[in-house]
Amino acid sequence: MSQTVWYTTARRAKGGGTGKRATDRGATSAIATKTNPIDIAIRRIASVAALSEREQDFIRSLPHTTDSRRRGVILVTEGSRTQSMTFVISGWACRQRFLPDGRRQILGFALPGDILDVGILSGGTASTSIVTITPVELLKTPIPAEMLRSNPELCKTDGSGDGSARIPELVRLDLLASKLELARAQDHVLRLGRQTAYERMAHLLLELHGRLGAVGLTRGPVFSLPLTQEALADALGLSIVHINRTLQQLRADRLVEMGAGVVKLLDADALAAIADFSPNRSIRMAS
Amino acid sequence: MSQTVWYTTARRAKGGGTGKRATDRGATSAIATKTNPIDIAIRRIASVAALSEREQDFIRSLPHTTDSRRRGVILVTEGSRTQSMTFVISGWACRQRFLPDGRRQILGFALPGDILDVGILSGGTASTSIVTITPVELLKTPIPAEMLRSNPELCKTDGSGDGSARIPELVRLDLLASKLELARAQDHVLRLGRQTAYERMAHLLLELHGRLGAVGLTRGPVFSLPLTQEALADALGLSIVHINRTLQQLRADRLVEMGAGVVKLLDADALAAIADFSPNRSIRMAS
DNA sequence: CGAATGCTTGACTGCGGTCAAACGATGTGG
DNA sequence: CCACATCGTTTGACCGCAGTCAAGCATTCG
Repeated sequence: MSQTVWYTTARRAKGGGTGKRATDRGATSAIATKTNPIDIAIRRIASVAALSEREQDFIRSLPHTTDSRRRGVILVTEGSRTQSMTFVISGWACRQRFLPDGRRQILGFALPGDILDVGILSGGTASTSIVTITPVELLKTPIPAEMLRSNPELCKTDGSGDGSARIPELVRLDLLASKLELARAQDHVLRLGRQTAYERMAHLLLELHGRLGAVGLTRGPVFSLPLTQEALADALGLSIVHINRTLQQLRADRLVEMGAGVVKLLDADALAAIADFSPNRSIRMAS
Repeated sequence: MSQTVWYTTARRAKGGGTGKRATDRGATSAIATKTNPIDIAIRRIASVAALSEREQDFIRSLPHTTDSRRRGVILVTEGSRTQSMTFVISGWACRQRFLPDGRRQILGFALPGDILDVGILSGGTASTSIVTITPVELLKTPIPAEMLRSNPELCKTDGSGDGSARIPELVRLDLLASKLELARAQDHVLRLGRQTAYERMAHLLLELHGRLGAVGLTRGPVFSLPLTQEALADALGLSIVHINRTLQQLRADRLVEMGAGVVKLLDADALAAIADFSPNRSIRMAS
């Protein structure tokens, strides 16, 4: 069940609708009742950086295809190259790496609205593998070499904004996503290096709540968390047993409620104080 | 002493030269005897990504000023904005963050050739503070908004390469640096999350050796390491005492020799096996 | 020369890991 | 529809890696 709660929510408009809704869907295009998938990416980015109308339109105008994957599937293999830029539309994935003896570290999570292959426009290879944690819907847009080759005009815009607007939209997007990913990785380093299990867990829950909230996937302090305790352990650098005990402690302290893949933050302020959490540290992009 | 070894080395050509050298310096420009400072940055980047002649020339042609700072000085404050892109020419600095109770985590090191304010072209603020560990020479080049505004042509190039060459050099540089920084942060997460003290230390020493080697600051397996055990502790998420014991263990195992701020890797292969180290994981940029 | 800084060592502690077993929920095939 | 296997969670007992506390050294520097 824990794996499907988010999914049910995400699909509600589609699978669980009333008869009336279904009729609506038939009458207009799917886009009318369901938001354009790419909007979730725009929303995510806009939550952190100022996107001009022009930029939003540009992103919407990108040619793209959607695609879905089961849970437990490898989306990206460390060291591989990609020819397209991929957004997560729904579902969870994680970046991870293994040590030769099997120890796993989850480096971060890819949530709806996130770009999977960050930094791709610089031309390199993937720095981590990415694996789905739940079923996932992806949006791919063919990109760098290809698009730019066929349309060199993409390299210049007449942006009249703050100069950075002159940077081609797609590149700016990649740059933004890279920076966000870096800031999150740095948060993660601090968590693992200098925080206790209790603090780490509080910090991670707040991060996920904030990120999901930015794309409308929370209901107040409640959000679904399709992670096993094993995944939490591998993310926070702890053992499963200790994760279990840490969660019990947080519950006992009346800071969170958890169950069936759903989390409720009972006292976000207290959690933030414990974890020294400040939302989107660093990333005040708008100028 | 440990703080000055690197410095002596870096300055050797300038301060410790013979009378004859001094004459040479007088006769030609400083650039003739001393490599152009910006070349170290080019060398660093080229060690990891293919840079065309055109790109290298572009970087060299950037207007720039040099600047030096003492050790223990703040170069960048978390949350601040910068109008210039800054390269480290010599010396060490570190990205760090504090918890309210004083615990410190070093998120990474900035070595000669590195870009300090990674991701700056995306327009945001600094995600960490940066502090000098030794005296440092910097090279600043006025940038994003400013340059692009005054010279929109920078946004298009006729690059005939792999498409990514069409991306304006400066932006590509920033993108590359961001990706490198991200890959290193991810390495760091794995270290802190799933490796033992012994493994972490081996991994860090190999990383630093590799990065210094890329800019010619090693002599075979030897390099100078101007870090106190306290700094190592804050980087690796350990206590000073444990750092000390871990180093002793590495010495006892005949894997490294250390002293007076100088490190010698006695068995890099064994260290790599212990730490699961692969140089520049992820970053095969050249196509 | 004393003061400061950094390194080293020993004794003790504790956070978090390991091992092991039991329990609940889910799911699959006969 | 139940038997059984699987997966994830929970709990208890014990252990060990790394932290803390404290003191003693070695260098450097004003």
